Amino acid sequence: MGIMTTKYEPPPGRDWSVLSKTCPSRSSLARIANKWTAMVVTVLADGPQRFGDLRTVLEGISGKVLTETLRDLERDGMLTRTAYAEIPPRVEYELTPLGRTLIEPVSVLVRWAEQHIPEVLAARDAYDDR
Amino acid sequence: MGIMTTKYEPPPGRDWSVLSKTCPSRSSLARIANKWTAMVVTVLADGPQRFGDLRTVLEGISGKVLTETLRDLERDGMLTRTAYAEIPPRVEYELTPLGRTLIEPVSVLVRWAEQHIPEVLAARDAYDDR
DNA sequence: CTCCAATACTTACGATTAGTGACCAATAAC
DNA sequence: GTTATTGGTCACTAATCGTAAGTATTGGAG
Repeated sequence: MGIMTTKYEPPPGRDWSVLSKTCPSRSSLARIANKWTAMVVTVLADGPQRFGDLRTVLEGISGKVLTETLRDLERDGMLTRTAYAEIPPRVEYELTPLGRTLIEPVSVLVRWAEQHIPEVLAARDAYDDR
Repeated sequence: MGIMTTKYEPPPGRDWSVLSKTCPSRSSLARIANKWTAMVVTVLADGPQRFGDLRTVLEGISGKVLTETLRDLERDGMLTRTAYAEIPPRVEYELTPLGRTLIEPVSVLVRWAEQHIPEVLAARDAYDDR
């Protein structure tokens, strides 16, 4: 356990809520409500992937940002990192059971973004023309 | 219409996907996969709210960031801003029909964050202790 | 032996964004 | 005149994002 063990209980009288500044779910929300996280989970939903493959399929992500995203997701227990002692190195990332429970929430969000392109772009045009 | 009217069609042979660097859904995903956006949508799901009330209930958000978040959501057609010519001023924000379609995706994400607090915190402790 | 390729990172740096605290405008109540 | 109220803006600092270059390892080409 860490030096300071965190209590998992809400303040008396009410449940935890992301609206509460001190609720641990806030940092979780910040982690999962993130475009790269959503994209990584989307790709890993199909099975384990190597670092380089992730980088290729997540068009536009840099190595540094991908590394950081994966590390944070690993820390929060959403994926595992497996390094094989080969040359050149091979590292595989795979969703944990906890990470797999994220597939549905994330896919709902991604589907929304993909399905509402026309409305959003039209709204933007209208706003910018005022 | 804007000076440059955007085409809403995917490249030939494949559908739009958030994984594509040039897909418009990417900017939408970046907008909605955001903690403040998720929290604003959560609160406005219950009906229109004034700026100050939003600021109070979204514990910890600064005025500047709330203004920016609301402006961006307004631009993307997800909410409306109504200013009443009173002293002191009163401004109300309300989800549009498009914005209301976001309630479900966002609430799924928020629920995930609130329900998986113990697993995430335990994973973090374990990771930090290695 | 030297040079290069391959992979998964690091590191240094500049750019972008988030967040803070002070200030403003208008008026009604005191 | 002074104060309180509300929804901002502005200037500034801190944090984060993203880019380009470098590192380590070793098998293979020449």
